[in-house]
Amino acid sequence: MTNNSAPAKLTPAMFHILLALSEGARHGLGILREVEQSADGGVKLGPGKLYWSINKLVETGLIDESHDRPPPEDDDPRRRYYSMTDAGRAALAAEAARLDRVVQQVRAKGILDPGASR
Amino acid sequence: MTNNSAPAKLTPAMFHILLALSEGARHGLGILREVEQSADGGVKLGPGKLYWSINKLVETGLIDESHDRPPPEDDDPRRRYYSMTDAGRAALAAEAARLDRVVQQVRAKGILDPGASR
DNA sequence: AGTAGATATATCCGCAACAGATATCTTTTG
DNA sequence: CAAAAGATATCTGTTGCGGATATATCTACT
Repeated sequence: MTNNSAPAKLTPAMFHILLALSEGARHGLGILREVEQSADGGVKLGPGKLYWSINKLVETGLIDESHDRPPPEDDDPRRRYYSMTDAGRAALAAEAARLDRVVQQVRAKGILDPGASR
Repeated sequence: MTNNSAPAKLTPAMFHILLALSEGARHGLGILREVEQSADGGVKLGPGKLYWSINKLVETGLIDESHDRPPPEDDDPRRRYYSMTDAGRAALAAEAARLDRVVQQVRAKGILDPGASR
């Protein structure tokens, strides 16, 4: 049983992987590209960290391997697709909320320019 | 020369230490208490991480030891006070801005409840 | 068909960061 | 004075990172 009732502490890499999966299943290198864009330089994901993090996320039940695949003409059998579980979505939301509170603190101290919330 | 023209990558612990110093100089255990509150469970700072991080921050020029101390009646000569440098303030602001952008992304995907900005 | 290059997963290794225990010294308190 | 609390500092084992390398498969090209 991959049980984990505890809040499941996320590393920044794991956080961004979850975010990359938020709009549907992706395979390893697909996640890599997605994170590349969205992470804004904050995390640089190489193959090592990628597959290591994926394993951890599977072990803790935040993602799982998804067996519905794209239509055969643009599929590649080597790929392994992953998708976020409900627990994963909850963990992502919780961590984002925490980050948001932290950013509010910085803003409240006048350190962040107020216009930064595009 | 403690030069560091590069953006100075911050660990979460370092980020929170900088935040703790944003309203003035603090000594080691003072920072510890401050972070305890503000980090919202996101970082748990023990002595090891604390002094290790402080050293790194000094080495990279983001904080420095401050020699103006509280009035002698509530001072403790064992304490070492640190304060944020301009570079430190800049690094804090930059990282907070990045986190803010990330949070915006999560919010844009409807994962974070919209009311969560306080 | 045959080769070359791109795609994909996976592992290995050394270093950075974390987590907590312990050490040492000083100040405050009983 | 002795005991406890406060403060800095270090040491040890584990986890996470960063990048190099391995291996297999698919795609494109001539």
